[in-house]
Amino acid sequence: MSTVTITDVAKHVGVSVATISRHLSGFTVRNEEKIRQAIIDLNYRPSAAARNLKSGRTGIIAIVVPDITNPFFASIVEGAEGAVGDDRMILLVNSGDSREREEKALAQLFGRVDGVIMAPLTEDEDGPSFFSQFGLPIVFVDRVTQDGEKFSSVLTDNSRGASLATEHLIGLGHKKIAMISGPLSTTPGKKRADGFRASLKKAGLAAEYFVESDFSEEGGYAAMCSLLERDDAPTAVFTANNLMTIGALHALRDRGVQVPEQVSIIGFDDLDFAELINPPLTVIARDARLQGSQAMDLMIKHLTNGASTSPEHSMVDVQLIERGSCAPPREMQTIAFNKVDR
Amino acid sequence: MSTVTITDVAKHVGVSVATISRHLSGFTVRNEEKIRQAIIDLNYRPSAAARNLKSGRTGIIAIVVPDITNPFFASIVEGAEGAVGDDRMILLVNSGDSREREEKALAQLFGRVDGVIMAPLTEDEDGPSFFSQFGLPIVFVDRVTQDGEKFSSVLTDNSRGASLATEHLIGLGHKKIAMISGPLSTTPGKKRADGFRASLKKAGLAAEYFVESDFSEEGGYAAMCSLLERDDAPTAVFTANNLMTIGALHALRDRGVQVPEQVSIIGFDDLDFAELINPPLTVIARDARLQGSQAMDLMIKHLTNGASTSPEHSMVDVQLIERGSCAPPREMQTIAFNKVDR
DNA sequence: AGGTTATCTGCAATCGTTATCAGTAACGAT
DNA sequence: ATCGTTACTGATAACGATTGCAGATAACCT
Repeated sequence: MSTVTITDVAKHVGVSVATISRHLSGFTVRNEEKIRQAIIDLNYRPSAAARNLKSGRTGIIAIVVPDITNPFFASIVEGAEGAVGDDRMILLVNSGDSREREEKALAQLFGRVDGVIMAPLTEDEDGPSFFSQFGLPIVFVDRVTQDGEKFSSVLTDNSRGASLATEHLIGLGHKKIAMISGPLSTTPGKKRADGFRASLKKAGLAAEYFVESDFSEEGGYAAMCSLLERDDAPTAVFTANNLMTIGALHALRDRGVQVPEQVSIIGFDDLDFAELINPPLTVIARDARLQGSQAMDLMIKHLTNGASTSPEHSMVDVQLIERGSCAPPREMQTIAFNKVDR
Repeated sequence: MSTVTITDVAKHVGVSVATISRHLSGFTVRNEEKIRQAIIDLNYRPSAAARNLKSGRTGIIAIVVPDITNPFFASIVEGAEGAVGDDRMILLVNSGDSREREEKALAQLFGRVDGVIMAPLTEDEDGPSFFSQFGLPIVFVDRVTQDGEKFSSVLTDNSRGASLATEHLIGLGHKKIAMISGPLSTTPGKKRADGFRASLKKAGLAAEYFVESDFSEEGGYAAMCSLLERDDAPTAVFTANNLMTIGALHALRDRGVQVPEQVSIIGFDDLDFAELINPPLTVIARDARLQGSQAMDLMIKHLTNGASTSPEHSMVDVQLIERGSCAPPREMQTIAFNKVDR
């Protein structure tokens, strides 16, 4: 079908291709009306490939996330979508959990996109050179950028979020506090674990119930099971991301464990349906959509202002949202019930 | 940085560009080792744009969905991701809810992608010509293709799914059954409403409680509220998609309505956390991931076999998953409780 | 009318790659 | 020595658009 080129249009109208091209770029030319009509008649559509080759730009921005079915990342993408504007599009890449795939994706992306928004799982072990080698503008989401790197980023204070969660549990009187952690090889995994450990230490508690898992629902399920099988099970759990929270809740449900009577649970990252769960889920929340749109804003700013632009870093807030999944530990509950008036 | 072209590599090695190109395409050439080294030394990466221009192919497949934060569509994307293979990538487009944006997206996509997998919201009112005009291979998800069109599709039997849900409620003894419907201007919206109406009619019931909404959580919330405000409120509700189900549940919770004691609810499309909700949610489910991967398989088949391939249609199953959100209506519950042995 | 702008035009080079074509060298068979 | 075959190579013309340049036309002024 449509293998109509600018040359065909030019011939049809009886002018040179240059004229058509100029018309397309918004200059005023003599036969405006005729050209417009010819374009419609022939169903001409400019070749994106040819334009890319000439201009060196594609109008496409890539977003690399570990897992699109994670509502958090879906919201990031949605936020970015909202900020991308009419003249650019989004290329989505699921990187899975491997640095290898991330690397491969970046290589494949080169030349196909003008920039990359990236929520990388793994910290940059190879130093600044790794990401720079592609010569692509990058905006990082949720990743600590190192000195010497020249990439913008939109950060969350992961360690503070973890501390908020941990301190909330400590404040309720828990001593046996578990964490179902993400992989420590990943930045968010590490930071959240750090925050957890720091808060426990500050309170004089040992990080005895620490299980490293993989940010997946299945992982959360297995980790929760292993915690429940202990002789001396924890009375509270902090799960390091939303999918593991769901998994842990499933495990608790399957074992018939009462939440929060027997075990309190608090998760990192909110869920749309957190209020619908029984009991409503207490979480550490941040505005994912905002993070996505800020990342896109930074990217567009960078692209329009040219490579000279210096990197910027923004930080989105984390906050504790108390619902109903955390309560004082069993032995303290009478005390607590005395405090509130019913 | 990297503005290294094949010419630079050729000069560096001392051969012609043709030789480098041949090496890149996998032919055996004389100075293999030298070339390999030069490519690394110069950090050469072939220009995707130039290749696109020459070959007319981009290695990119677009997926157009109405809303990526809808877990159903996220799963479609995930399924497609899994089936896309190493030599192609996915371009994601959020079409929102407007035909206009869909159209615009399709136009923008032309030339940038080799094909489009599309979960369109609106039926094709303009006849077969609309989608064909772009000359792009398209695979439809969840859309009835008309005679004369030559596009493959992966379908769900929406109307049967709606019937399953409705009949389940009827079977429990409900007479006052409501539906919170999607927009009737959309294919899935229409089909599900049809199924609902057909089943009611078959049972001799009038479709008295029918609210048209918009497939969003907010829409579901508002619709549920309007139903509850009626003098003669329904005893059961069928919500036409997962987001509206969540919204309706929020509304019920906010009004303090007991589920399923006062109102039964069944939703179209399953949710990861359906079991965690109180009560566990009864739903009509289908395998979204499978739908996504099948769509991608069809697309790849079409692309590799050439345009000659005749369109194929596959159908994925819908099934009722009973959990706990549906029960007999109030006045019948004693009877029901007598039937089961406790 | 002549001169000076202001506007518009076509030619041709260019972007980086691949396909075609004609050619060279090496080798064994005749 | 000649021929055919095999295995590689380089020059060059595409792919479809944009753009600098110089030339053409029209418009405007004195």
